[in-house]
Amino acid sequence: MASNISKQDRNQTQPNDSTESTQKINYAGVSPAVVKRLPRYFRYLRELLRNDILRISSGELSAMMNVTASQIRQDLNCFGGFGQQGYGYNVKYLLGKISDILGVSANFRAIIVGAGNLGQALTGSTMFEHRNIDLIALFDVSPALIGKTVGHCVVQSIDELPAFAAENHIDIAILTVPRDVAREAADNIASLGIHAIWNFTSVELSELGSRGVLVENAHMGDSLMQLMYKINIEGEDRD
Amino acid sequence: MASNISKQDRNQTQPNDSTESTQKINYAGVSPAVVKRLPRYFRYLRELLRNDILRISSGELSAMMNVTASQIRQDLNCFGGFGQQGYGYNVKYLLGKISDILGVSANFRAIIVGAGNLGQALTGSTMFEHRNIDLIALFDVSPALIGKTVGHCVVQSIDELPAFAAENHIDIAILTVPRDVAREAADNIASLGIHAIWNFTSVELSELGSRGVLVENAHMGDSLMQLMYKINIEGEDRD
DNA sequence: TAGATTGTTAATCGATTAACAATC
DNA sequence: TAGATTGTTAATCGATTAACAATC
Repeated sequence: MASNISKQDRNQTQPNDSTESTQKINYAGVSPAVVKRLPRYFRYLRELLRNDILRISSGELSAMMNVTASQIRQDLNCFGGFGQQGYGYNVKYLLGKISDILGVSANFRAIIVGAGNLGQALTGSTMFEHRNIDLIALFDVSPALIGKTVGHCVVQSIDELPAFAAENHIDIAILTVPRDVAREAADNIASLGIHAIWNFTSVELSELGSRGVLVENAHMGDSLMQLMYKINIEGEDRD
Repeated sequence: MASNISKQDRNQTQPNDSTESTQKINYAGVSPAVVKRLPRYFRYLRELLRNDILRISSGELSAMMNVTASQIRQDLNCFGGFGQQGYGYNVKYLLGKISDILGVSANFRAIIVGAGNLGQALTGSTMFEHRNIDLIALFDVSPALIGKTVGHCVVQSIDELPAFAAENHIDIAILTVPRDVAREAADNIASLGIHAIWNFTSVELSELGSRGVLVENAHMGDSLMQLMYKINIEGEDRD
């Protein structure tokens, strides 16, 4: 039927769909530099879709993101051929692929350990729903917080965590406790068989790697210091 | 007098103190890769000092930090010779130097724009005093928040910001508003002559660079996604 | 078909590591 | 002085960019 397929529609037939399913990707072989850029692609593609832009070329995206078109094509090709020669990339399709790669489709379940200011602030953020993460519980030691409703969870006593972990699969523990109890809390989390910690404390937890726990540090202070450095050198640098 | 100077004391005489003051460092020439690692040195050195360790060699530090000793020496040497052959580095002195480089000694003054959950949580954090940053005011639009005491500040109406900025020097504006008002708020901040924004929104503000505003993104979601990626590939990767 | 833009290889660039002479 | 460890140069490695043939 449809003989004059417009470029806008052409992309409904997805590129390389035949080879994709057969060709296994070596994710571990993807360079850390590439992985670090993926969330940024995710953000930009989501923004494009918000603005109803359905198609984009590496050249256009490169102008938006201030990176080279070459890098974009190279990066995406680590995971498969998501584009189409002469056409570019279908935004919706590409966003879907990147979402898959980043585990957005995996429907992870997370808990927050430490329901203080930061824990509560995170609970209120849209970050988790945007990434298909279910925030299923909050834990704290403070009697003043236990029982309090935060978002659509009720803060539970940390003593209930072992039983809770036994009954519920937890993919990610978000660690937002004070630094002096951070290591102890992290140890407990690891003992319960939770395999990933998103660490907001300034305590180094990388040693948990040997126990099979993935640790990702939020280290907001490091980001702040990068900014401080830039402010600082503006004055000092005179060449 | 003191003829048998112990190694512990020897470092009181600081290395290269003569050349240091004369030799100008080209901060802009320091590679971004090095700059990104500085906050991590800051953290480790602070921790060493906490544990009363006054002296460290690049070899020891390398074992702690899981980087090569070569990289540590190379990184530090971008800013000057902070060590002493045959001895290593004086922790206190080195921490001081890195603090200077990172602007910890510059006594920056910051405000928070957006006194919601995240803004309030940040106010409560020790991050700022640890870095000698004075948090001098919080602003918000919400009548429910204006007048509320958070930390040792009272939330002010955003309408008062222009007058406040005219009377007080502000080094950093911390942007913790909802995404739909982020660009507008950032524009206002820039118009007031504030030269640095620490951006917690997912909105891209890099275009403010052309107006002389330094923007550093906290992008917590990107950190979360790195973790999600790692969890995700653990299952998928079979080579 | 002609035009556009990808996927991919080869060339360049920058960052990391190794090695060692300088020196405390 | 001998031992240790830095500062620094040279070698290696990895990441980015340029170029272009493949192809939609």
